[in-house]
Amino acid sequence: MSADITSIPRAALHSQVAQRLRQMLLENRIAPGAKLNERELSEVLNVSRTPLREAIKMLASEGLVELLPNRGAIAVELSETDVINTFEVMAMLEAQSGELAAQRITDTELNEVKAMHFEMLAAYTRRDLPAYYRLNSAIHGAINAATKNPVLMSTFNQVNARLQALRFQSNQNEEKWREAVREHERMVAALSARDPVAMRAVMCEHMAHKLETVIQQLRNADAAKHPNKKV
Amino acid sequence: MSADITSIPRAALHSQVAQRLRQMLLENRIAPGAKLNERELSEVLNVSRTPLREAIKMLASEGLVELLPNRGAIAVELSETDVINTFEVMAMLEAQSGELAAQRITDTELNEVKAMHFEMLAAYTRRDLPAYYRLNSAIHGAINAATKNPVLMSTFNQVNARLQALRFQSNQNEEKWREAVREHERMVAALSARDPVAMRAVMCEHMAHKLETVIQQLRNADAAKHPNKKV
DNA sequence: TCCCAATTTTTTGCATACAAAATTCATTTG
DNA sequence: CAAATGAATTTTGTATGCAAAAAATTGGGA
Repeated sequence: MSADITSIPRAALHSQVAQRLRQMLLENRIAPGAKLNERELSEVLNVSRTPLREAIKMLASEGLVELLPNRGAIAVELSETDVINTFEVMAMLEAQSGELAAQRITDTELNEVKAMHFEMLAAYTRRDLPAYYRLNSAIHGAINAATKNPVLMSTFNQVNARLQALRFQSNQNEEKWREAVREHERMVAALSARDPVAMRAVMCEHMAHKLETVIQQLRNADAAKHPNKKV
Repeated sequence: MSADITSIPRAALHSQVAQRLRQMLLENRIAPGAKLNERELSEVLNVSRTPLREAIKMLASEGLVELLPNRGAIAVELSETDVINTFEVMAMLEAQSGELAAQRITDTELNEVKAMHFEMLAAYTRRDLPAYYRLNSAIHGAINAATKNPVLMSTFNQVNARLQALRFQSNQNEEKWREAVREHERMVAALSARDPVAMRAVMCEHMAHKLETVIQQLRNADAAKHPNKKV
């Protein structure tokens, strides 16, 4: 066989566009609340408006953009209440995911989680935030995969996607960071012990703390935007 | 004012089409596994292929159809494993929803649930299955709404949508039906008592029983389709 | 008869064209 | 000068056209 040119027929244009738009939203290259101008985006992405519009419709169903009748689409902007509500669902999914993972994780999967955990400790020690986020996300993904429930995984990913954009603007607080790492230690321990109850408990705590952190960041960002408040 | 012609500007075509397709899938007018022929559907629905394709992309993101590259879309066909996995997620969402509802439901909302519950008892007494389903669904929706968490509601609805098509082919088993009604009694009691723990417990049981029922139906339907098994 | 290849037909995927709605901008008027 | 009005422009929404891929059909051979 020659190269992979034939074996990988390159995904359909609308899928590629959807993926690129997701990335742009995640990286805040399209700001929350910003309008998605079809002509503009079709020029940037070098596609016609047809596959672009199909991609936008997909993102709308994923909850990443909001459709305004006859006025196109805007990137979703999460209010504090939205964030709290989303976390409430995420916490439930993480808790259940952790509980099931503790029951179903294989030795191979557990080992990989442990390995990634050490890599994450390295990133933490170096205060390498991007690497830390990447590994953190990979670990949570691996725990999810260990549930062997694709529906749970896809639901998780879909809800999580809405929150990802928040992380990009986040500067971790040292104390919270240390706390998060400690919780991850406990997760690995609970998984190793195959203890679903402990795992659920850790996940709940972890998510509660993460919510605190995110809300704090949100308020700081908001305060920075509106400096007309009393000191 | 005249009619609602002006006040309701009639949703965009792609939204209407998406809604009609959802209905067709729900009612099994498009069978699981069946191909969605674009030309054919655009003639039936009297729209061009453009809004139709946009609607199909939305349904794909909702998990109701599956996109096959260069081969269009097919209605999702749930294997027994898929059903079990979906129920695992649904049970978690229902449990959490019930727990939160017990904490947050207002007196007005509770009253409406009670009223619908009595209507459902009427439908049960008459063995009016369609009315029973409609009220059952409305009650679960009201419980969900009582959580005051739109993210939970939309996540719930999205996962639930995939299962709705299964119900249409279902002939309720008398014993299971009685059991379901008893569980609904307990839900109303738990909600009235504002008892989140009891509510969670009932919901978990309820979902477990519902899964049993659906699996049984699935197997019966399968057996009917493949009569080449040994007696 | 069955299987396989080549051609025709259908279907999907993307680009473009056109109509309707919304936005912008200039002009007018109070 | 501000507000309002109306034309010009932009933008969205839908239909249509065209190319490429997949499916169906036909014809030929073993």
